[in-house]
Amino acid sequence: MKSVTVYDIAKEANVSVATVSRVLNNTAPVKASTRQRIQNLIDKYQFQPNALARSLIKKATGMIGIILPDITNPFFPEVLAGLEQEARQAGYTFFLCDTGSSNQDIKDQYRRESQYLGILTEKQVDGIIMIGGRIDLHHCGKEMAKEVAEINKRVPIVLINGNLPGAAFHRVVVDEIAGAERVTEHLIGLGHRDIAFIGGYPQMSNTVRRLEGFRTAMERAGLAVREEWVNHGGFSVNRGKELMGRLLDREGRRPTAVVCANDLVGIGAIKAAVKAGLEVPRDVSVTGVDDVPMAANIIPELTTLSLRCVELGRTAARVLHQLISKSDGVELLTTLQPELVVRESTAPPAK
Amino acid sequence: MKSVTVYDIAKEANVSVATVSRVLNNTAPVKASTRQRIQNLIDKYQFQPNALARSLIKKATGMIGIILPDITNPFFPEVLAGLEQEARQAGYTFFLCDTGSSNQDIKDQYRRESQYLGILTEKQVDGIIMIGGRIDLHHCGKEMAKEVAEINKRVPIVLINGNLPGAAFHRVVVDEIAGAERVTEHLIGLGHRDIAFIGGYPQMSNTVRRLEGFRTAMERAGLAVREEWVNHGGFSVNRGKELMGRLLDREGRRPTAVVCANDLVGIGAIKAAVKAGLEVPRDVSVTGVDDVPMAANIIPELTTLSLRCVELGRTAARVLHQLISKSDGVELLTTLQPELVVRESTAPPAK
DNA sequence: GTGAAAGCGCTAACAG
DNA sequence: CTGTTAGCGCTTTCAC
Repeated sequence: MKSVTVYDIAKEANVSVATVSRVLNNTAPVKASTRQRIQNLIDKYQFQPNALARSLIKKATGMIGIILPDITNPFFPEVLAGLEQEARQAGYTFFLCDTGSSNQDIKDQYRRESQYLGILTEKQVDGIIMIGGRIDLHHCGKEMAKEVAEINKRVPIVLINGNLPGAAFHRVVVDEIAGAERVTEHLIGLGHRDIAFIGGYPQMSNTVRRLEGFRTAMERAGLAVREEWVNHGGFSVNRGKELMGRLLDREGRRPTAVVCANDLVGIGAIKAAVKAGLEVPRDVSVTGVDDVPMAANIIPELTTLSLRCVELGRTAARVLHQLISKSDGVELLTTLQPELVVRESTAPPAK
Repeated sequence: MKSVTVYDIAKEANVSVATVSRVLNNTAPVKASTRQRIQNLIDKYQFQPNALARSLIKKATGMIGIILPDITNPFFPEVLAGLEQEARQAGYTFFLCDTGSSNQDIKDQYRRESQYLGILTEKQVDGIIMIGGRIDLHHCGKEMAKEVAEINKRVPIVLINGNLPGAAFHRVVVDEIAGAERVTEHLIGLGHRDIAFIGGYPQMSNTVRRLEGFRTAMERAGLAVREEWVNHGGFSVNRGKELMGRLLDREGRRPTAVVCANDLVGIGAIKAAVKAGLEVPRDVSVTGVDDVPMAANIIPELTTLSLRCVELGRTAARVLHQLISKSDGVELLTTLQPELVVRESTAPPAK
């Protein structure tokens, strides 16, 4: 089972390993006949150079690591697809590091992020992309932030839609504040005045941004935000159901439109509304954020803010690639504009 | 920017690199005071041993590669989550190789599979998991199969829910034939006699198996399969819409129930039915296969065959781990039983 | 307990 | 054009 090496090839071809290396890498001219002889041997043994040895010398592995909280959340596969598309043609391979937020203690998640950060650097990845997890914290602990900053000195890191205090990181973000404004304005434009906001976590910066955009738009239109209509609790379909259910159970006036922190919550909200005997959008309008594929598949199709996930991934990959290849003038911050996608879940309020 | 090595640590600690290595790996007793001195230096410099160099010697990398066709299809993240959970605690890291079937020529996909297979072996992964792509072909070309067999001699491969001719591979599969029978029987038990089957590709083995189970159950119940009600075309929501639309547009009798090749097609079918003014399940029952999260979120919630994706992933990881650690007696074939999940999209036919 | 030295498989000067 | 020779950073005998 001993695998063949450049030495085996060299010996059988009656050349030195250097020459074999030369044909392998096209790094210097080799006589056609010699090259052919070597190539034949390579084919014969299906020889594949050991990338470990190669990387050990070259100090580049062509591997990049991506740390994300939950591959099961459809948002992440979308940006992953973008990353992959872009990175593949640049010759990178991906380490997928899922910190499995969905089924565990939050503390474990951060612990696992640290762990992966360590593994990735040991494995000498050329770069790291982080999305979700600690970088989404509105107030990330100094320790956790510093750890990342420290690693960033040795290997380039790009943060997607997040940030960390205490140091400057390369980041690719979507302007969610402006996006949330647009969503809210769409609703206001439709004639809604009683608008609720549900989902997300107050300690997460994405939630803070989305809520800020919501408030700004409401204020600009001279509408009051009813604080009892602003409820957080998570980003899942189930949380959406609960939050919407609670909104509907309340005494007194009901909102005619609900801005949800993301699509999953939006979907949950629709389910809850339907279960309560309401019709969307006739009785209540619902919006999401992300524009995951599911958003277009739900009935009614969800009006949402497209975070342009795929584009986000591609951009991050591009920035990271620049960093790795030490191009200069790489922007610290790259901002993408989200896009309002109007579908079927929003309409003017009844009467 | 030069990174610190065992030599740097050794020099500063006044010991040899061997001793440093010993404390790093706990591979031999080291005097407590010496160990402490070294450990302090390690902490001081945040020294991390270079995994490339280590793997070069150890001939094990702790990396496993997973080749899949489209991370964007919710089925795959689910099994990935299972893989990850199981593999993480065994100390593996994942290479994610998405061959991007969703937006390209099928030929390109297979080419990319080959490419990734090559990259993974060069990078000396300890094992490879394949799911989707060529291993789902009902009749896979000899060349493409042989390529995988060849690699399998050098590094262990586990196929999930697929197979390849010409050699014996370690596989983890779900009994889809029995599963499709169960789904069909559920419908028949509800009183349906006019049942259609839509979705999938006739050249893919999963489609063949699901259709076979469908036919078996129909036959056993003495029901005829109307061939004009068996239509293939893909696994996406859009194909489901189209196929269902075509079924509904047909002259004459309409099916009262539709067995879909997977959940996405099922969701598309529901959309088409609703668009055509029908109500599900009152006017037509719809079933899926996979049990992706979305299946439970659609309205009405989709009755489906759970392929137990997460469990599938875990099992595959376990088998691969056994293979890597050269346990003997590893079963060539591991079969999981799928599970019928009855939700809201099926009901007795309207009189 | 600890050190010296020989590699793991490859690339990259440096000579010729 | 091609061969020789150092390493890349680490682990691992084999001595002491």
